[in-house]
Amino acid sequence: MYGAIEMKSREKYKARAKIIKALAHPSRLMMIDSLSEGEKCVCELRDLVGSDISTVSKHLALMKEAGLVEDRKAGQQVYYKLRVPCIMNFFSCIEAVMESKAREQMSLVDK
Amino acid sequence: MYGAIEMKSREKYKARAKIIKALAHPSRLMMIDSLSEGEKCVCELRDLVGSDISTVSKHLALMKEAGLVEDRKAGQQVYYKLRVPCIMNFFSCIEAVMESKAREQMSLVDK
DNA sequence: TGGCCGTATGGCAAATTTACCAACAATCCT
DNA sequence: AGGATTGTTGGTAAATTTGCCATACGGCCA
Repeated sequence: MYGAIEMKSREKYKARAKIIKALAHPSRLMMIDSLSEGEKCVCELRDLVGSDISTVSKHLALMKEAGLVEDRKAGQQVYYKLRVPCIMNFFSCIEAVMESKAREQMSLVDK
Repeated sequence: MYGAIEMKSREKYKARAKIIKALAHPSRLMMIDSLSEGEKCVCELRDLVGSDISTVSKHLALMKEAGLVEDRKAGQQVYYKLRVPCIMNFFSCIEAVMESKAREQMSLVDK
């Protein structure tokens, strides 16, 4: 019985990790930041990150698969938007980590 | 001038991505969850995740380098603890993404 | 209909990540 | 000092991720 619970727990963390991985790339973070302003078409996002459009498309597919974004086709274009706005709360904490790290570096210099 | 700003922005996202990557692994998420209860020694974390201790040590080194955790040596043991508690806020949003995704799946079935 | 435009997908090479084993370092205990 | 315990580091093979090219697909317009 314990094995089953253990397994379940491991699966839970794996599922969480998948979502976090979908955030863990500079281009994808850039796109998410941009999408927080509202939906954008693929070509706009390509201009933003400056990669090949096939690369951008794959980043978006990955985020969609993770549940971070959803898409909507309109004519020849595909628009993407954020699915769960709370994602944006991440960034303030990330900044806090960076500041905390910076202060640590400072204190090492001061010694 | 624009080039410099662009560069800076890219660096910023890269720095953020590094921190998020440090979270993006099932074992590391498991450890962070555990560390939210208080500091733990490496051997406790190894028992938790069930990997070789060298593997666990490397996961911890990576999280330390990212600024997520800090360590403290006491006798033969090394204790790790969370550096920035707000990390725990991540999880509620991650759950929200998972629920949102689940509801989407449901609605597809219903059709 | 034929051709263009905006995206997606298959394929592949390069880069990165991960996990284990071995070897080493530091601390404790006898 | 010698041995046991706890962690870290180097090395390496396997797995995963990334990015581009070429190609395919679907909608629009002449």
